[in-house]
Amino acid sequence: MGEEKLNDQMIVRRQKMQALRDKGIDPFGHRFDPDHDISSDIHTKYDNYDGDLLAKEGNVVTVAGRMVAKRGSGKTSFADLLDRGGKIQFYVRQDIVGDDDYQIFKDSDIGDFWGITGDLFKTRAGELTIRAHKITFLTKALRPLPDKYHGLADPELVYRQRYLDLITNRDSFDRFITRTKIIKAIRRYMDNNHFTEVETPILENVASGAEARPFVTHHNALNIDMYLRIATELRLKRLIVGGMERVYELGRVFRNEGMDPYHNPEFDTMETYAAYFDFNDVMDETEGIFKAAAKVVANDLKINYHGTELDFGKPFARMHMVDAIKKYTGVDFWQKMSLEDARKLADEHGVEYESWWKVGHIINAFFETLVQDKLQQPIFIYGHPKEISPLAHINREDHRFTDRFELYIVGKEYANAFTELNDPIDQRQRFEAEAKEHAEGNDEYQPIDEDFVEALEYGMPPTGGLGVGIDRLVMLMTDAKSIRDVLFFPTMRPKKDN
RNA sequence: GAGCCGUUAGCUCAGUCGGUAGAGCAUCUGACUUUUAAUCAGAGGGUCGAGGGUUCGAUCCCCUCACGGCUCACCA
Repeated sequence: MGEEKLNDQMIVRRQKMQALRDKGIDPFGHRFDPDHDISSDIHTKYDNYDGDLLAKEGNVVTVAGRMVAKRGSGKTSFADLLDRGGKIQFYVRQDIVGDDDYQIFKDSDIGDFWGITGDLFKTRAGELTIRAHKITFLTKALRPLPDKYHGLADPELVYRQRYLDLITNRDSFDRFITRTKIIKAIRRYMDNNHFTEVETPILENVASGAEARPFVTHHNALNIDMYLRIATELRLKRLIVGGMERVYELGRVFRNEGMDPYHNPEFDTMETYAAYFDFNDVMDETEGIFKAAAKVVANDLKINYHGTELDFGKPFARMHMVDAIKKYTGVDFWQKMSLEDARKLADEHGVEYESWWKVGHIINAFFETLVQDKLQQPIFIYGHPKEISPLAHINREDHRFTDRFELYIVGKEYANAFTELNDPIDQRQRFEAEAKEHAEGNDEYQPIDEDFVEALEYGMPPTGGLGVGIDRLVMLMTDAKSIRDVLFFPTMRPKKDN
């Protein structure tokens, strides 16, 4: 930015700042002690009082916040003070605060911070209001706030200057508060189920555990390139080998891929691993997590997402992927079939496929293109083909499929889980098959993590694992249109001077 | 990465079939001792995203670029 160009309003505010200094008032003031609660507590306590009772009790409160609206009329003024609890109106009279302080108030701008002490009363319109006895100037705002009525609307400014969005758009402010509450509720659920929260490296030598391109960075002292993690999976499984039995990590991962309303290069996942669980146990666990998150927003666990009512109160449906395909398309992949058979079916149903795909890839494509969008209410789809599930345990009855599931809601995936593969020899073969796929054209593959295979060779107990996209879960629960609306500072191109 | 759309005052938006721009809020001056998108009277504020082209003349038409949004493709 550099030296800014001052517009008329910025010049006036700087002059007012100097005028305050000339009066011995620090325009960027000091500690203030709101001895009372925040505005929302005052509303909770006194909104139901009638005017007479308030007058009789003469309750005195002290609050601090940003003045976001000002309605002056001669020798009295009303204004709105914004703190983290919301807004509360205050009332300043020249005959109460005195000529000097009243003039300072008249000269103050929307955006300035004030400390207010006064008694509570109700206006004619019935609004709970603080009649100021003492006003304390706390901080000058040198720039004007966005339009008080429309708020900040330009999406670019909303994301780049989130602080302005938070000041003027209360829905946005509240959504971020809800985000934190949801994450706390999820942690509480995991803790109550005897999972240990852990932290594993973000800087990795091998970016594995998912199929995604990593961000590359450089460590100077070691003179090696390192990768930002794309998943926490293989680290957490090592902790299962180490005997921690139930672990989870909720944190940031990074994927060097495109951006759109559902993808940001950095985002939060929660992965959980529990020894001796199979994927059915993990379904129960997942259901508990989503119910706990929904409870934060709605006591009856009914969530409205873009006009669709989602009921998280009922038990979530559970359906095999092949059955789901059969239900929605009539195609039966339970039958033994060759690659040629599968390709023929794909051609008949307009499902596109790559030359290197096996039958399992085509089954998955059927699901993704013809079934997925139709799944509105929470449903677990399980039994993914082995070819697309390199870290999942093979199903005992049918070796074409794995003990894996994904949770689908409003046509989108919200969780991915499986009974973990703990056979190191099988694991190595699957890594090698992935590497071969890469050579054949799949450019997102998992590099062979030798150290992880070695860990498995020491023995990992049967384990159920789960991954949840936290941002998408928050979007769902807060009816957000874009992932950028649940991230304070979504990734943006740097703004160049033009 | 491709297609479509957007960028005008601090903010939210109009507008000019090509003749260098308006409103509301905000700001400034004045009035007003219960307002609440306060009201009333007056005033100031813009290299119309950047660069180039066509033209007597471009904020408007054309080209390039920057940033953003949406859709599609890939991914969670």
